[in-house]
Amino acid sequence: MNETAFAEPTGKRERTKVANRQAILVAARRVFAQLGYEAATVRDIIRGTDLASGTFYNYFRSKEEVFEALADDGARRFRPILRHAREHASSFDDYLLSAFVAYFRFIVEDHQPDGLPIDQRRPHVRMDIPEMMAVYQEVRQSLEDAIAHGDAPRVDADYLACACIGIAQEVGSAMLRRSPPDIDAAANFATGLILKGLEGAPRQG
Amino acid sequence: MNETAFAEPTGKRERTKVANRQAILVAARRVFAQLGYEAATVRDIIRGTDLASGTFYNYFRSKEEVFEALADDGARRFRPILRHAREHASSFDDYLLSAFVAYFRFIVEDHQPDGLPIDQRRPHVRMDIPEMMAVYQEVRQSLEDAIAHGDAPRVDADYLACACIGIAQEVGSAMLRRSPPDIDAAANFATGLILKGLEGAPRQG
DNA sequence: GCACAAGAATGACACGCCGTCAATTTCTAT
DNA sequence: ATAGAAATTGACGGCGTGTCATTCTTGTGC
Repeated sequence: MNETAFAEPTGKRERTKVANRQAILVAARRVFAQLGYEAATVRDIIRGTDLASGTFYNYFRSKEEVFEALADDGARRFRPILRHAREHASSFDDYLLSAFVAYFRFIVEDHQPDGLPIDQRRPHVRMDIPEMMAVYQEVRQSLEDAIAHGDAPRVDADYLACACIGIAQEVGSAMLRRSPPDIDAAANFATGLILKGLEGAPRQG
Repeated sequence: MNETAFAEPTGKRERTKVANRQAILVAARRVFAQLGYEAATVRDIIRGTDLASGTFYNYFRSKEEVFEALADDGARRFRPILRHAREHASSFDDYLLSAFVAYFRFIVEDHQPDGLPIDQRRPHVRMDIPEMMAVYQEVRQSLEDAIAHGDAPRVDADYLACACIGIAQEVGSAMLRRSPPDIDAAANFATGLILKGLEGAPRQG
């Protein structure tokens, strides 16, 4: 019966479930972009699909949860990029630069007309989203590794990771306010600030 | 009639208006701290006073607006501290350090049991609040002055201000998660990062 | 003192959104 | 073909919001 031993799109049941969930996510993304998070209602979202209001709650518990799912998807797309940057970087400097470039590219994409509302009401980085937490952990791990290998000085890795994220958020936000946004300039600024900031601090042998 | 030529608390009318507004703000602060912003309702707030539900709307247009008024008050308290730091600093380094210390002290105070809910759902710095915007402008102005006087290298003052704010937010947040929060350690970390980050960049004559 | 106008407080009410649930439809397996 | 499981539907109860006609309070002119 199972044609493909471990594939997922089996019966019609499963297929429509996947399709419906996707439809809700797509509609939600558009509605959030148009109305903003606060003003958007669950009904607005479901009206963008051919489903009934009650059906929404078969897929998500609340408006909050769809938003998190969208943000989660974002973080999930971003993580492999970050990992790739780490594994292919020729140096710590190189890693930092490509990580910042990756993040800034990412938020520029998500800032498109159909993207999530990146405004002052919703912070870019939401540490309460599991996937986002994972991104933070990954950054922190990279920094700890760099410190252990002597590529970076021995500073508080937790604070440093937070500082990187803070810089990424705020400088990224400022970059988006400029037109056109210059990703390389912003990334160079951020990387330079951190790298110089670490110079002179004591290192591991 | 006016004993004090230019004082404000004149008739009973005016006095109760001021008192009611204050009562609402006090109750709101407590309710927000207890329930969090999302869960709190206007009714919860008004129940903390001896006023009727409709009266709330004589003073604020919405829950959002009371919150902003509270945050605004916070920023208004913070600004003179920042200015004092700038005017009394012996050097740029000194200014940065005292500014970070002031900010971290500030959020530690506001994180008390009856303080505003500082969590992941509400960013610390809300750039859409006029007073907060003023704080940002002030930071930026200080940095521009420092650059013009040759105390800081010639970098993008806007990005640098954003980076400072981002670092303050995220490192501050991380500091609050530790117990006990070490304000000086966090401030030293932040200051060191920025100062070293600026070393070596070209300066104004 | 008194009456009257302006201003503020009150709380009942209409509205809109949320999340649930019994009834119904759609799918799957035998 | 049919029974049973799973998903969908939309009407409904509950709740929070913001308004508004009414009532109460304050300030003013006589």
